[in-house]
Amino acid sequence: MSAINERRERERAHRHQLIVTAARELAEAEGWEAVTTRRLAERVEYSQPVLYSHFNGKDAIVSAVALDGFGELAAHLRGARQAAPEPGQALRALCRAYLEFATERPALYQAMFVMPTDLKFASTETPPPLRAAFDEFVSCFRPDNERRELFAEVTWSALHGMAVLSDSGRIPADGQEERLDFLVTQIADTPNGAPKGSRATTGPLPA
Amino acid sequence: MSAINERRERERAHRHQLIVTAARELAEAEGWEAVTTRRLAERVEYSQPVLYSHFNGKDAIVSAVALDGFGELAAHLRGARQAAPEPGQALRALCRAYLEFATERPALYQAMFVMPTDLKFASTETPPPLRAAFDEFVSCFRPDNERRELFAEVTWSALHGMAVLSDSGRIPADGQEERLDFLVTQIADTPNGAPKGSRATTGPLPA
DNA sequence: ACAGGATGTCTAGTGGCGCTAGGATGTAGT
DNA sequence: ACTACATCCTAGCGCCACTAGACATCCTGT
Repeated sequence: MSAINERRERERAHRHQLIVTAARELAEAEGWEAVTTRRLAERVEYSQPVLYSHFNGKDAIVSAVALDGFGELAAHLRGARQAAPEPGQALRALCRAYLEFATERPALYQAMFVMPTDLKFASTETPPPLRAAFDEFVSCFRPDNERRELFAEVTWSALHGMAVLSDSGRIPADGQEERLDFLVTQIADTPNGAPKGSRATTGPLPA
Repeated sequence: MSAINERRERERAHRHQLIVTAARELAEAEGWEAVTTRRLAERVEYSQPVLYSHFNGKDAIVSAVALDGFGELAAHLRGARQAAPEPGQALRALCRAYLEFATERPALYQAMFVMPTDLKFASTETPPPLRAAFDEFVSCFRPDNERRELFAEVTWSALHGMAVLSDSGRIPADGQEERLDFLVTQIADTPNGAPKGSRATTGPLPA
């Protein structure tokens, strides 16, 4: 009984992941509008109702894909930050990596940031991968800066705006590099043009 | 013949606007997911095919609503800029007005910036109201700054990111004021912490 | 004045969507 | 062997965006 149920549990978990990756692949190949419960069911070779025995609805499937995406984004950002030549370049490397992620996996990015999901942001129920991704931004600012979370939010917002407006053709796609440069320069610089030595509480991590 | 056709043309234009405002009101009252061709047709007291004799499809209706929105946004931004106490405060006033617009008319904002539309951005076919709204941002930077369009794009992107992430609950809604303050401070300040007197080519319009 | 044609509008439908009820099928425990 | 249960599928619901073709209405030329 126990062993049998364990096997069932394993099979169930396996099928769960099968659905999630199928949805993701379909979305990345043809866009989310092509991801219908019918096509998804056909792709995993089950009927539609089994999808609903695993997820509450289509939104929940999108949320699961998004959660996977946050794990990958966090890893991608961490890699970029650690590969930065010096700590002072961490923010720039991170921002570049973020935009890279958004443009190379547009469907995944959409699931994470523009489609409606069940995921809880900025709360105690926030899933760890999501929090980890956000913390990568936070860690680009000095630990003694008590406004670093705010700084991270603004940086993230700006990057998101650039990513999404460029993806939908609302700003030209080919100016991203210059925009990125300008943004990082402005964010990294401490307010009110204080000299370099006095950026103790607000500036980015020093070299 | 001519007079009759003119009357028909007027009636047609009138009905066109009727559809657009009905769509907008419905969206603002119940969200865009409630705007279906059936409900819209019922609301304007015509059958569905009439909608299709005016617009190529639902996207075209959304685009028409968005276009209206750009006109209002441009006016709103211009008003805020002109009401700013001094030119140095124009950017801040503009940004605040932008976020105000986005939070107070979320459905309209969505039509303009997140839903797929037929509108052409940043091209020769860009509708004037759209261009006018963008130019409000551009005009916050010195005319002799040849990168002012780029600056405007980044500012706009950042505000858009803040608006949309806060609207979807991905960043806390109640930190907007502080984020706005930080963003404006960083954008207004010239790169590399140059002293105030030397911001000739990149900084905002001086007081 | 009136027939013929153009114009405009509606009824009724198509195929696809997310989602679900209820029955068939196979497995587990007594 | 038989009951009880879990699993899965067929079939269908009400909705969607969108369209074909019938019908009515109005304008025009004789």
